[in-house]
Amino acid sequence: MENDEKLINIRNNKEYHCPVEATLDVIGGKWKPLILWQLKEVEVIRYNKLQQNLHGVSPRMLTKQLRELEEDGLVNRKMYPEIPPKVEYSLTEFGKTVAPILEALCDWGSEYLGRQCTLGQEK
Amino acid sequence: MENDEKLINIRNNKEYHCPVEATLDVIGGKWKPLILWQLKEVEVIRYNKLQQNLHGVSPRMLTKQLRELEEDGLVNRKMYPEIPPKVEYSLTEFGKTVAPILEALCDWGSEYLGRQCTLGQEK
DNA sequence: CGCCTTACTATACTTTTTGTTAGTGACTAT
DNA sequence: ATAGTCACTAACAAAAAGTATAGTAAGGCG
Repeated sequence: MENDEKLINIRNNKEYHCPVEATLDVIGGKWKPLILWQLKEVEVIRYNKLQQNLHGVSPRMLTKQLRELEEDGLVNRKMYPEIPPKVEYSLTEFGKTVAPILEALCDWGSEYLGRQCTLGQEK
Repeated sequence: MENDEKLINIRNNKEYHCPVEATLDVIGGKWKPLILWQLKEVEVIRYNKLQQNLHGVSPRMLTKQLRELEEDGLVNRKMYPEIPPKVEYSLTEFGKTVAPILEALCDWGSEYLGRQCTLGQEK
């Protein structure tokens, strides 16, 4: 690429060649957009509930993705010192900034691939 | 999920649980958003040039992703019966509908992860 | 006492995805 | 005759993702 300026992720100093690539490094992956979407919809959710809503992601994968999102500052993890344990996940303020991406993903999926479906806002 | 309606991809009859998932099935993957972004920027591009601009995707991956995008109706492949061969890729009208997603990815990357960079619009 | 609960972790394994390298066909330029 | 061009394929290797199952801590409940 002739015009190949550098793009630096200010949060971890990684280098990219274009902003799209940088974004994908943070919210790419099979489950992350789904997790973020879920958190955006329900605001606060517990681990087991989240797992159910992602129709059966394994605990191994879910934990891994959540940890990475936490590290990247998109997700809050709040644990209550109770028994049995209680842990709540939610978006950070920074995490909320990805909303436009999630909405674009949702809109396109609804409009071009099938028919609308409303997400489970239980209770 | 209590409210678990079905979403069907009208192009291949696959079933999903939410529109975001459906979208990811089409434009997810390590290289697809980058390919689509590139095509959106330059409109028409040849194979080798595309490979360079994606700074070193392997031919195997590039071909695979292009084929899938073609199958899903997002990308045109036009080959000229010349020697050496010449093949041009571009977005279909349907492919152009993903622009809002790509822009959202780009905007977020620019705004939250580093500083703007302009893509190589050579010549 | 023994079972239930939640949010995981650990281990082992299989499958899928991604990457590396070399090579091909057919013509053109040297 | 040899090297170069382009757009790929083929064969293989490595990495990531996914599956299955078991286990843990520590208190509540019957």
